Amino acid sequence: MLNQPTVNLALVDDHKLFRKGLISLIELVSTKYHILFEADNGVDLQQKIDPKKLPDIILMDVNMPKMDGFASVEWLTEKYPSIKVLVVSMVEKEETIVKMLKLGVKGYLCKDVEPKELGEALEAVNNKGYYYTDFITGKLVHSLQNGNAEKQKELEINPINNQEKQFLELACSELTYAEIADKMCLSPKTIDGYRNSLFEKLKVKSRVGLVLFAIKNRMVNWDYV
Amino acid sequence: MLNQPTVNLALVDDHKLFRKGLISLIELVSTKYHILFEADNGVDLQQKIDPKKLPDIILMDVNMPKMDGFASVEWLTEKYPSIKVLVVSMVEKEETIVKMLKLGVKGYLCKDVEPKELGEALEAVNNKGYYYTDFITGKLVHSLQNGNAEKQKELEINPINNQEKQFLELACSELTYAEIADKMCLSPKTIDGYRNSLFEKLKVKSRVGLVLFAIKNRMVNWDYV
DNA sequence: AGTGGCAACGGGAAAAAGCCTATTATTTGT
DNA sequence: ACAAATAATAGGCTTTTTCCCGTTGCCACT
Repeated sequence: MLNQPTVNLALVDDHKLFRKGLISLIELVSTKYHILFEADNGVDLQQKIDPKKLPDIILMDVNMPKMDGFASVEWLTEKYPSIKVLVVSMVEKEETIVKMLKLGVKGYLCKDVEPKELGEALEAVNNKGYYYTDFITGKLVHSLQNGNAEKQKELEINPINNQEKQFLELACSELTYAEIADKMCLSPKTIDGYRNSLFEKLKVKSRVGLVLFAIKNRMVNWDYV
Repeated sequence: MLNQPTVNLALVDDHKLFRKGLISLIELVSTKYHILFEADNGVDLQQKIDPKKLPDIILMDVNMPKMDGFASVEWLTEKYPSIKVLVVSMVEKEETIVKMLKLGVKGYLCKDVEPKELGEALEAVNNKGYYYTDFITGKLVHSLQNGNAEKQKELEINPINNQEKQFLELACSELTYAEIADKMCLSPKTIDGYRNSLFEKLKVKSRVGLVLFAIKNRMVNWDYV
């Protein structure tokens, strides 16, 4: 029997039951994988990661409290670019997938794939360095064709600032703009300005548009979950 | 060694990877559990359930496409009241838990519990018929104290009808009421009426309130996932 | 035939949202 | 120190939303 090298993994997902299940499945797939550590979210990951013993591959969720998948991957590529990230998420939205790919993840799996595919993905990422299925390529191509790139570009040039962010959160409530102005200790006219600039940046036409954007991008933290 | 009786389980969850992981964990906990079948959602459950060989316990997710946990449990208690339902969900919202308990589920687990607790819950539901942790009782008591019961009662007396539902969906967009009226081939004044009656029923004060309600209650089907 | 409920519609008005075009501080770069 | 950029603010105006009250036509019940 060949003595194959161990592949060190880390899991970042806020649901322990899912993590444990995943580990159990990975153990069934092959004995060469070793789970270095698990983390609940990005902050937890930052605390648990050991520079002297880095994982080869990180299985990463997208939606997590405190620090989500996007921020975590951004931090990882900045700090430990050698680590390969494989996203395992329930989100199948094109926007999310494209965003993650742009951040440089090595693969994207949906939580409804067969355990077998998880094994193949790990294998591929480990050997080839990436695992991109037709599913992902399809989403990517579609995204390019339908160019939602403009909104993204607009946001890259003109990112929403903290004030606007705070306003956006308050806009996702039944408060009137006057009341929001009050809460933020600003003139209603300033709020007017925030609204208009956000309309521009987010390419929306109404307050409902703001709310929908905020929710789609998980910028509201009502106990969603 | 005692020959313990087999406990038949069924799993209803839209994420195959989670299901498989769960099965793997259950097998580790005890050999007495046997997985009769898995289903992706309520509709799938209705197709796969066999009246001649019913499961003892069903592990049920809440948010699923086509037919969610609420509808599934409702259908189950109507059709097969003897089956005990144990909810396993990532949702920790009081509203959801209370709603599920009202529907008569035998237990509610969050997806971030230890695998050990899953075993205990299965054990408890199987033997005692229920598994209610302090976490759940706490939510329940809090709900009673803060009486969100009124909105619920209002909705039970005055359920939202199909027209209002359709309007509500359209209201979750950047269309103006005039445009919605157009789409629904009705006078703007009728739309006015729908809005007002929904304001009343849902206890909201603005269009944003409508949107938030619709989203919280998963009444919008933008590719959420 | 009369009564009551109800969904669809209309008039009218106040409040809020949305849209311009400026003006005034406050930073910021050089 | 000075020009440029940016944040906060204002005036004034249109459109949309929100609200209150009244009317009409339809259906069911007795």
